[in-house]
Amino acid sequence: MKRNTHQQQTVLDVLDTFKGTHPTADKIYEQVSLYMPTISRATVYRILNNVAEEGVVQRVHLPASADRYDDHLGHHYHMRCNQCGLIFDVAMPVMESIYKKLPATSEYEVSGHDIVFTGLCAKCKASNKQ
Amino acid sequence: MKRNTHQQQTVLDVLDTFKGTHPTADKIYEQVSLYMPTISRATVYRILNNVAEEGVVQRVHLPASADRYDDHLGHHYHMRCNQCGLIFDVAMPVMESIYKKLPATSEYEVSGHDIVFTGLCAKCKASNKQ
DNA sequence: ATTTATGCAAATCATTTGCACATAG
DNA sequence: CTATGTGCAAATGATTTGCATAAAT
Repeated sequence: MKRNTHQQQTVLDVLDTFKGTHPTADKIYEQVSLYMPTISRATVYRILNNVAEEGVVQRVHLPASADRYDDHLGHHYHMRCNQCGLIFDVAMPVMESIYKKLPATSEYEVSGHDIVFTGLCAKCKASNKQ
Repeated sequence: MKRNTHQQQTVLDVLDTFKGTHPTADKIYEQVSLYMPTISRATVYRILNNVAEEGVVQRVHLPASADRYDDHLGHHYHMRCNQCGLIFDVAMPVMESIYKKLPATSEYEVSGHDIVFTGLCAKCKASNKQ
């Protein structure tokens, strides 16, 4: 059975402070190290894998960059700002019916999809207008 | 100005034999090496970057695996079979209007998106029924 | 002749893994 | 106790890069 270790608890606690910010494993590691200087990067990666496996957080793969961890578990997508690199949530209810819109003759079977939008976040779009 | 080297031509030729198969850079390198055993992996990667830059092929980022090169330049998406790993094209005309379906109040600006579907390819789906 | 391209090896970046040791239950 | 978790360092996989040399124009 799984054990309740000090490092696990610290990672969970730190994860909590990152709510909504889509941190990378390394960002989390950095922060955890402040509280627990002896923790190893491997342990943080392992714990993050575990909590993602358990469904506590969602691991988000981004094209051509490090994975992120997202505490928002609902059905949504992600967008990366081309200018500042911000990763943020995009609510896309229309996407929920995406499977139904696949050609009816499909012989294959879609069970999931990874989507990442790129463009400009609100801040960058606004700053460009000035 | 760009030069017309033997290695570039060989990569282009090999790329041609891979039409529709979404090869990784390494698969291409392997094949090219058969014709040109002294070519270096770095050169193949560099040439592929160049041709993708020029729009001759499309570089496709997949979540948690190596990039692919796709000679199909039209508007389409990709799907990976969970069972056999096959990467194949998915025509999704409905997706072309995806930007219009973003919330009208969006303050951000979408200029592109990366999407990869996962599930079962036709072959694997069929083989599961037996 | 000059400049771009190549080969090699090393570097990088994100992440995982083997293994001996620590520790939670 | 004893199995699971951790730390470390090394391994991995994909890709890029610095640099001296080769080759295309």
